[in-house]
Amino acid sequence: MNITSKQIAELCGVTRGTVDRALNNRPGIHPETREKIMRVAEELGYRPHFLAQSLVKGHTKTLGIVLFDIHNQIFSQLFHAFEAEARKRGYIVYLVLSNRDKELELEYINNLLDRRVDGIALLPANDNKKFESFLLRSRTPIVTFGNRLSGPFPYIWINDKQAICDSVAFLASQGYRRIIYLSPPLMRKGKENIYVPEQRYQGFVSACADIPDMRFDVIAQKQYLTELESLLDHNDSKCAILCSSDVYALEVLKWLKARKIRVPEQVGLMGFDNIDFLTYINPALTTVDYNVNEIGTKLADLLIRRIHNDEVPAETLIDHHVVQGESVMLHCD
Amino acid sequence: MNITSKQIAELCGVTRGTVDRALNNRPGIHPETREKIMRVAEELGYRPHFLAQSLVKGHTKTLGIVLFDIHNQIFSQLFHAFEAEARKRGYIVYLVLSNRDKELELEYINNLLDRRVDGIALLPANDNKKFESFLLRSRTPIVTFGNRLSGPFPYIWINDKQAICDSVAFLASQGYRRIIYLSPPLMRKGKENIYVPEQRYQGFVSACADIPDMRFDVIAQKQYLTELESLLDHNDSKCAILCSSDVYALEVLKWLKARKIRVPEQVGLMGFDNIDFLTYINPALTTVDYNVNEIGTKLADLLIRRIHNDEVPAETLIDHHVVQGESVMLHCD
DNA sequence: CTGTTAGCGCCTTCAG
DNA sequence: CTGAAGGCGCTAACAG
Repeated sequence: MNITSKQIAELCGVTRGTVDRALNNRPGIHPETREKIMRVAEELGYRPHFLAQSLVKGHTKTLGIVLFDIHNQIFSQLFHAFEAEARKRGYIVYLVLSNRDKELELEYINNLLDRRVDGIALLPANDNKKFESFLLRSRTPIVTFGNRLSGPFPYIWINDKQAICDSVAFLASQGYRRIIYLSPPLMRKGKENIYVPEQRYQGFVSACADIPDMRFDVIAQKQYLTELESLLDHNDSKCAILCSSDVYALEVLKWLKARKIRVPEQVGLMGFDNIDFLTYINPALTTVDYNVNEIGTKLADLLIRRIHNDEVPAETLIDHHVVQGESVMLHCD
Repeated sequence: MNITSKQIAELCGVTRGTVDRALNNRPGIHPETREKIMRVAEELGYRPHFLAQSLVKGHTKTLGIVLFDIHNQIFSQLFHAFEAEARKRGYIVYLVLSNRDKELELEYINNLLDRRVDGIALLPANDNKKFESFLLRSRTPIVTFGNRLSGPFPYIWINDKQAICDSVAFLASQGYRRIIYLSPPLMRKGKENIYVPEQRYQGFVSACADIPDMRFDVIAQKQYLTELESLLDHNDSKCAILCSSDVYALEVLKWLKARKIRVPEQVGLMGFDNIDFLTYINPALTTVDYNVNEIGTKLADLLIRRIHNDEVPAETLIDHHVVQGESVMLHCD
């Protein structure tokens, strides 16, 4: 059904070797034969069989990217940038969603490996040694992001610890003296890879400890709103809720609104990620911004450079900064 | 570097044919030899070479999906469902983003075809005959969604025309007597495939025409807020802005808020799609809901069935209904 | 400058 | 029950 180089060879009265020389314009072929072959190939709409090519060349010009899901907009933004960069460099990408399922993640990575992807961009849910040595044994270039492994896998993200420290410092500078840190992913401690949540948590605790009269709590469970209810003092305007990502902050904001608790008058609120959708939210959420497009682009770049056996830094950290919205206020006293 | 069936054959002192019989448990092999081969394969962590397999079997267990982009949440939701269903059925998917660029779309489809994907789920930006015959000639199963082609390509989406009719009817039932329909994609008429925007537009015009004293306008340009500014009468509470998708409605809402024009007191507002994020928006947007997860799942199902040469309906339309939020109000007079 | 040969890794028919 | 041989479509090294 599909035209092959063999057929072109027959039509041109030459052999496949010659056809190959013409098609991949390699030296050692008479200009005229080349012309003829090219013309015939063109007319017949010849397209090389990618799989056959890959089989012999040993590469597929394919990247795999493993994400938890794509509901959190930060990841769809990241993917968009990743995909665009990959395309510019001649790669097409498999997007697989692990749904934070460790088994599924493993299954998917195996599948990608079977398909001989040239490299994998991985947001890991697994974290044990067995997993890491499995990845290493695959001898396939891997770059991680958004969660770290302990082994020698390049990593790109932001300095999460510092970012939360900055957030706490910012809240303190506005006069807040109590912070409730809300990070449900922490509940998965010991079960899944929660490197980034842990980093943020550590940043939070250490930053708070450095501020003399700062009181703080941590919510790390699925029923976070229930716990928030019991923790929140409606009459302490110097209390702020700091969320480990915008999606939680949005849930909290919705919950607060339903309870007619005013932000920032009665309680301060901060998110993390500065996803595009925040632009439609009132009051404007104070959050931590970083250039996720840059992460996506560099992620692809790092991976492709690793594929080409270029040296890449073990760690690439993108800048971040607190963007002030209307969900926190300055306390003058 | 990677263990092959040939090596297993040598180690077991048999030939590749026999190894194949064991591995793909086919008949005609002595139980003991099978046992042995399986054990060795297991120990060596043998994994068949997917490309080689595909090359000879003629299928890749791979699907391609072409989207404009993934910023509109409706498409990330759709992808999630599509990916999940594909995985359950043993397929992995290439996600490519055309950015509504017709050239790029073509390039991508060619690329997917070169890679011998078993089928393509397509949200087409192109629409001319040449494009369609190109797709047909590829002899690759294709299912379209979110925009239609004229040829015999199965299509799944909703009844857009009816959905907008329902929206207009709903607004009319609430007492609105002027509707500004905002659909920037219409400006691409004649340049790109705008089947769905066109359907909605037609639904809008015909529905309005059926209501005696209804006045209506249409905004179909990039600078839609500028035009809205000139069209909007701040003192006509019976005027509603009907947007062709939630993302525009959100932009409009933001713009109205900045101008201190109250919704729904001074103007009504409706969106379309009911993306998940709306849950965080105030006032709650009135919009058209449909089960996009179902579309994603069925899209994969249809495509896979077409791949298996099963008959599939030329058109699959998912239910929709208007969900009332707080962005429109009832006019009693 | 061109043809021949071998091979990528797997599957499948045909003998034995 | 097993081996031998040919082929999927393309590349590459070696002769001529």
